[in-house]
Amino acid sequence: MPKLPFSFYQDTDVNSLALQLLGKQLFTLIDGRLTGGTIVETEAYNGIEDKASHAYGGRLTNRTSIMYQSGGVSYVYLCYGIHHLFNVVTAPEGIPHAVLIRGVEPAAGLDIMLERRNMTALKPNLTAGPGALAKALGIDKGLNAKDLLGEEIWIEDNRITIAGQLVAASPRVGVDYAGDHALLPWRYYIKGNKFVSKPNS
DNA sequence: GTGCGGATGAACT
DNA sequence: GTTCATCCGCACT
Repeated sequence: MPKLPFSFYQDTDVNSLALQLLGKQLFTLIDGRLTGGTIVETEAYNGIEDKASHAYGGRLTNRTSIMYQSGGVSYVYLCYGIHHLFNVVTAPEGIPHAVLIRGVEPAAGLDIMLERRNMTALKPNLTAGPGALAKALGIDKGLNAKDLLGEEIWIEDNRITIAGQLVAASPRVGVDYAGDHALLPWRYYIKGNKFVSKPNS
């Protein structure tokens, strides 16, 4: 399947892109080992206007600078000192929008993902949740700021569009610190999919 | 230089 | 439901 083109990532509507990323396929190729899966859960982070975003208020630091790049690159950071979280940077240069990938359904390299997670059998928690899927796919800070049209981490267009009635929207997870913005329904997931991290109905 | 707390997950009670 | 692992980005002194 072809990689999603640069143009895909330039949309300034980050919620639209978070929806469009559902059903697409995320892959990594690390040390010759291919792993990947279908994106089933995302969250939109709307740049400088979004209190839950690292770039809220136009904050520009060494860490967040990647968010201001043209869409189509990775933003990986360490959360709670333990978990790496993977985001897709979107929108043209200067607009720090990003989509957090929160769940994928395994599609390639299952044995490798099990090994990375110290698991022996496929269970939903292999790749349900942003920290879990990053570990399964071998994503860490070494994959920060990578071109998503490159050879280490990329997203393929499988020509599948998830019908609107199969998608649910809900408030984002773990962003209580964002006050009123914590209530915005900017988390999207495929209803009923086992690899969605939390409530799904 | 110091201190706080986080876009989580797993193991407990 | 609660606890805790475990790091560093970031704001402030």
